Amino acid sequence: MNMAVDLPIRILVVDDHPLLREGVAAVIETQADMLLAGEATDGHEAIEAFRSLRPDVVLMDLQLPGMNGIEAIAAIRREFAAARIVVLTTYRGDVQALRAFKAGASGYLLKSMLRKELLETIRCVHGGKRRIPSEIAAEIAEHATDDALTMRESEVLHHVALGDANKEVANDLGISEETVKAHMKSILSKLGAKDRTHAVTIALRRGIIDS
Amino acid sequence: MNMAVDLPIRILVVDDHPLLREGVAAVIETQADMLLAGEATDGHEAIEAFRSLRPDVVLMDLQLPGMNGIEAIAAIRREFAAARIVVLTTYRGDVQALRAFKAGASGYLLKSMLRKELLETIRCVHGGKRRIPSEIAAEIAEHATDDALTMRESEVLHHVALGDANKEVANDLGISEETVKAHMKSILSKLGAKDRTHAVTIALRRGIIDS
DNA sequence: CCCTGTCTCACCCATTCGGGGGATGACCGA
DNA sequence: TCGGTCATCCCCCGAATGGGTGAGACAGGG
Repeated sequence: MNMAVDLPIRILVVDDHPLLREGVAAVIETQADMLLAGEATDGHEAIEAFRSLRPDVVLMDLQLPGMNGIEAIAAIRREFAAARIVVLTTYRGDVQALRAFKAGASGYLLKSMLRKELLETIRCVHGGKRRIPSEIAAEIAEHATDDALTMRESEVLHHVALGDANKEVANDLGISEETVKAHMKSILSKLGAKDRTHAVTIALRRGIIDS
Repeated sequence: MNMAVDLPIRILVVDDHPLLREGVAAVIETQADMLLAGEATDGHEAIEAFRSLRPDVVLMDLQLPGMNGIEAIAAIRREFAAARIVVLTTYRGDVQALRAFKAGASGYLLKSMLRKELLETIRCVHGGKRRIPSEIAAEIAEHATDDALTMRESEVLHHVALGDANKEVANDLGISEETVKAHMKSILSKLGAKDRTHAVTIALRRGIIDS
């Protein structure tokens, strides 16, 4: 065990908020065993940066302009299966967290967490382990039993959120109104919503559909 | 004019994200004419901190646990009419911005903005001027023509977002169902929404209602 | 003092929604 | 091959919704 010559952990920060990047950088720079390898502001940049920098750990926001953070995680992991990626986001609901792990994330951090947790998570993930805050784990567990919406159901709900009546959704999707109603029944049941409006509120909160 | 002995601008940062606070602090510390006076994580702390520290400029997030950022701004300005407060938030819609200015904010910054703009805004506001990014100004202007929802209408819409039917809203607010329907008509008209569900989507996007 | 906006309430009526049934074919993993 | 899920479609029917129109009370500003 050559603990004596530990190389610093090289970190890539992906976030579209320069101020937050500066904050993370400032925290990282106080640590002897960490090094800011680079920064990126969107998914495409993140992938390119990973290719050229090969960081040990990536801190990735999920709300990115252009390419989604989840897609970026999946893309990086497809190319570099050993990549360690930590999600670093403001609270955006549980579905996002679940998706991030399915895409290959190793950790999940909320921006409201303390620097101590940030550093612990980076070291933990760099060591090959996964790390999930208990709040997030609880939420994932809570909604893992609930059935997730199918692709079609999400699509229907997205149209409904924009004010389309069942008939209009049916036209847009090229299906029967009766089918849309069937989907709606399923959506209301799965989300435990009282009506379509409530369903949209829940879905927006959980990140199932985007504004 | 004693420009020779400029005192540094003392800054109070109010945000519930420690990492962002560190970022702002790191940026401020690079400036010779600025000084981090203190930090607060919610509205109450912000008010107390202002009383004891009397900073020259406050950077205030609007999404705060407990007391709202807008309320905190109003409270501080009630007590210290000369307080210079800059809103520093992620994009949360235009209504928030308008409310912030009405509450007494002197500047509005998005977290996605660059450090250069942060510093310019701090200096500008400290000098007694207002500073509003053109994007924000345009959005405010755009929706200033639209009628804003009244307090009662927002209240109704909030209940509707949670899945309450008109009858339930009526019971909760102690008014007639017919009145709720009248409010709904007004809401749909003002927001240009196709139905109640659309109205909720628009209102959430614009920050008219929360959650 | 009048006018405007807000909040309140009422009635009519066509359309939409949501809950209850049931059914078919396709696909996929056991 | 069997069972499950998904997506599609159909029926009935009571309740909710949204548009139209009207109107009284009350506060505030010009």
